[in-house]
Amino acid sequence: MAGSQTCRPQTDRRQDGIIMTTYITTPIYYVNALPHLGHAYTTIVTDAYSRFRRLCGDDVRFQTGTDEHGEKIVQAAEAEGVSPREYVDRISRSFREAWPPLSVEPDHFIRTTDPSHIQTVQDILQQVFDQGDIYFSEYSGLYCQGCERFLTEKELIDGNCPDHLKPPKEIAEQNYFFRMSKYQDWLIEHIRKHPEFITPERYRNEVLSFLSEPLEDLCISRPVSRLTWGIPLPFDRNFVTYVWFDALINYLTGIGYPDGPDFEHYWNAAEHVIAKDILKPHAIYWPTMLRAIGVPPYRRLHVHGYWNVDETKMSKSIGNVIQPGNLVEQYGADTVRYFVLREMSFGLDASFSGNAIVERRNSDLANDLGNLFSRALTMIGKYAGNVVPAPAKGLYNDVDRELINALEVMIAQYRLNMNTFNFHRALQEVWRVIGMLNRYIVTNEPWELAKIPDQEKRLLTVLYILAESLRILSLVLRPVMPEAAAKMSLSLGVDFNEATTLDSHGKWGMLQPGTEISPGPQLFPRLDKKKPGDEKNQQPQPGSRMGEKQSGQQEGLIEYGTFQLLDIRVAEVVAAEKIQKSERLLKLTVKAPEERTVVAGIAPYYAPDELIGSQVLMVTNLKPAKLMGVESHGMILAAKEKDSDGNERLVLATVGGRVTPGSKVK
RNA sequence: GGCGAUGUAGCUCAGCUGGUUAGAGCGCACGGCUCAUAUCCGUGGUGUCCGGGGUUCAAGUCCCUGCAUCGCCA
Repeated sequence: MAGSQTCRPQTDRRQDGIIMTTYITTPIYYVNALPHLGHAYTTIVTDAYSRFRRLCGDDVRFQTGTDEHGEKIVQAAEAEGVSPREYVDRISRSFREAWPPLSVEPDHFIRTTDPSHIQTVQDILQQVFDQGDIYFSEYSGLYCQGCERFLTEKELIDGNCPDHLKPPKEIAEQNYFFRMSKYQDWLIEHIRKHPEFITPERYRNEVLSFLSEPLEDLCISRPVSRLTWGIPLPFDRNFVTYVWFDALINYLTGIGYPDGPDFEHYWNAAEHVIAKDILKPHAIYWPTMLRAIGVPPYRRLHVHGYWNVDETKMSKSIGNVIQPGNLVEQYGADTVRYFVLREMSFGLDASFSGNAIVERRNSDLANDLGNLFSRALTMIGKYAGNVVPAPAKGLYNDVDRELINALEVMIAQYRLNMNTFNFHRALQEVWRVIGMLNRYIVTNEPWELAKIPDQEKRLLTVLYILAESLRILSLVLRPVMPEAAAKMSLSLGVDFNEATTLDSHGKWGMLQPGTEISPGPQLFPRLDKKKPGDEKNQQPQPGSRMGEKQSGQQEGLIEYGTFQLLDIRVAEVVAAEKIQKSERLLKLTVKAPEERTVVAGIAPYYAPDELIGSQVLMVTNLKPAKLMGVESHGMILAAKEKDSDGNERLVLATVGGRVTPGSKVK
């Protein structure tokens, strides 16, 4: 079990009669790309948690927004031929508009270009500067003019910038630094004393291990000669603020820091949700910044992992980038929310695929929950005239009591797990009860009871128990699947609203006999699985930056004659096997049109069996080379993609339709 | 290179401080029911618990070592 050690009830915050408060945030998303699955996950988690806290009776403030300054934004805007302002307005809007279709309802959407944010950032910088925690110093490093940024040694390949293939220049630059090191000991102590400060524990350990080494001070500026799209430093107009002092402070400005009426009220209850890539800024920079400002640290930081997209199953139906809008269109908001919350152990990585989401939808939502709901309501219709029947007093037997007890246990476990971000466990608990209810129906056979006149009381009792159990299910499912839960309670004639809480409505026996039931349409119709060959839905990617890259590339052009040197042909795979000692390599036998053997480094992305019969593009006039002992006569072409999370994958290049093997590509 | 995490049924994963025949869900096979969304219920099989060594009366669970994957750091 998630158990008593990690799950601590909110006794530290709760005092009888006092309304608890929750302030929960997503990161502000950088507007250099459109929203994708990773953004959607963070935001869904945050929304589900905020709904859960509301269900607990909390006064909740949920904030998300966009991060809009920096060099990359200027570049992106230039590439589109618009001003940075126009550019960020557009992308920010696409974030803001991405959430409502997912039933995500933030209370506030903040933008770092908001005037009030800019003002407060400057006030804070001035304060920290005045107290001596910001100083001017020289910084030297390897600067790539193509990238317009400093590179680390690690990034270099053979001493060159990996993107521009030129050596970076060693340059020195003067900048302002935040005296972060000054607060290192305090931070270590704070993390040690507050086990919940950074969760899950693995990330807390990671931070502590990082802090065991001396902390460097944080560079917080960029000279205006290099960057103008930023917040000017109030004490030196030759510089603008560099990312973190601008971005992190959104958590304060969004609730009216320093003297807004609600600031302290919410800040004392602050919790942040982030993906692991921005752990360090949130776990180290941010608390030390707050310390310097004189604001107490946030309460909890919740760190989640990445979604690995299962290419082989996914790419064909949806395309490369998984856009929240597409997901909602295909599966509906409830299913997407349920899937991501159920499938990922919070903190760990998980994999996403179209098949997985359809399987969850069909087995968990359609078969288990939807069908349970449908069969129960139908029976109440048939045997009780569409009205919640009255249970016979004293007629609860052992099976009934076991079920009711299980529901109570479920609510407690659900609370504990939702509160500690163990959403998948919370949902497991709920589905254990759903399984019990399906068994309960089979055990009691209401359709048999209905045939025996003197069993009517028992029949009505069984039906009442079902209806009341469903009412409780619809209550606990509200944070996860708002639409479906609302439909459920509506069908049961129950009026849940903003004032409804787990305490007020999560008790057995509150469903009033006599309430009219109105079975609606199916909650979750079953979905068909995508067939492997279904490539019709492939659509151009609106977020693609392909165009920019091409137009920007002046150098490195080749003559047509050079291109002609390549002999690219369509090859049909007739056999494929893994090369034993290698993780990456597959040995393929292809027809082009003569048979030949090629070795391709695609084993992580394609199973040998699925390749047989497929047509790929191959460079046929490459010098043979031996790889892991196998001689390769040609090279298979594939697209190499790196998503914003840094995951790489290969997708085989192919032709649009069936072609005679050996056809030349030109 | 340093530190850490992970490696358990076809798939996704549970297995706390070592203790009888190693678990769940999905998938698969067979059987049952008919209230229900071709749904539900029951039964069933498979696992060298990554490899090797060790500690112990006893190890998936502890120690050492190797391999693989991932993360953080340099």
